[in-house]
Amino acid sequence: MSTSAARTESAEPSPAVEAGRLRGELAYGPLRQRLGYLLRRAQIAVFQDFFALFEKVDIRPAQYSILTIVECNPGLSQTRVSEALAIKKTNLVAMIDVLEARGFLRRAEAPNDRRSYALFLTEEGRKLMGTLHKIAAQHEQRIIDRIGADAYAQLQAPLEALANLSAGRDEQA
Amino acid sequence: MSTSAARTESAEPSPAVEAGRLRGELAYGPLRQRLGYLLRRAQIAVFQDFFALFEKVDIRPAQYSILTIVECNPGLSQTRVSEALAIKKTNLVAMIDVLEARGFLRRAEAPNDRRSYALFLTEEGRKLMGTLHKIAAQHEQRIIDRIGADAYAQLQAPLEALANLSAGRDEQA
DNA sequence: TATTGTTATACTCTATAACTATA
DNA sequence: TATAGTTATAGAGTATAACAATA
Repeated sequence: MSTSAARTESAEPSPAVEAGRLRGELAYGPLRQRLGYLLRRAQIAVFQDFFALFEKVDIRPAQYSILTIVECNPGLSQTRVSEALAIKKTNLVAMIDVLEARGFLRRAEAPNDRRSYALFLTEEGRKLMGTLHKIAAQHEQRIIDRIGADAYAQLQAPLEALANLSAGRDEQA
Repeated sequence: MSTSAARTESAEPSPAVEAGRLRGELAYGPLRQRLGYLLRRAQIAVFQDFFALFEKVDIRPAQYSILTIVECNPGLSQTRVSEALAIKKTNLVAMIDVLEARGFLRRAEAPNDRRSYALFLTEEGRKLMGTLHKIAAQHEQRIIDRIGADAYAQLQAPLEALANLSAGRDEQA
């Protein structure tokens, strides 16, 4: 009732947690098991490794995904890229600007629609992608080495299932 | 050589992908299998559901985590909260301000250190936590219902392993 | 009328430097 | 000297409204 504040219906004070608290550790309550919390922390850790490896080429995750999607689908329009990556087309403009200014891709005229651009990698962009895919593979391997191949393999299917939950819902138009 | 742009060492053009392209679908190259990309999309999907459920109480993920950690560790200082949740203490200030202004927690004097605060939930804050934990459980159950209990169970251990990769490295002081 | 790319804008999150008051 | 909380500030990421050119 008036003890201090820690009591709720669904939070388990649990012997283990109490022991931790006595040793000066923190109690996280239901937090540690929550999927959203786990996903956030896992993503931060993985992105930290990504940043560390891609720092020397000055490429960020979003830039790598844009370049890859254009590499695999030459001539794509900005709107289609924005839909594919769930980036708002309005936010994509500046990102494309940067990649174009750095000489990795170019906005070419679209053959049948004078409103839109057809995006292509430049020669320099294609050369860059060779490097980027190598770094990405290295990044992936480092994760596998650290959490184990079985843990890594176990992640793929459930994460895809989660990702597909919002698959049809974000028409990024 | 001069075909178009899609060829790289690690990207597999693969029959399935080519077939997809012919049907007007997009090729994602190595992207779809990358852990970082999967994590990001999974996290977006899960957070979308979180937002949908917590909208009526106007609570965001970070706010829920702060309130929970204070609930489970009454009297915690801001620095300790920031370390526990990997939020920079400098960014935590405004978040605590909001939660205090909304009447969910209070900055009390720390008994042995006049520089720091001891954080406690208010009566209203404790009442709110009952609601929040119920919504959180509902949120969790919805995810389980949609991806299956086995897929959900499979995620826990590997995600924790990933999260722990940066465990010791972010002293958020 | 609808769509493509665009600008302007705003809000959140994150990150760094520098201050104050205590320790 | 070091630490707790704070301010100011800047950069990403993300969101909406509105516009010109074109379909």
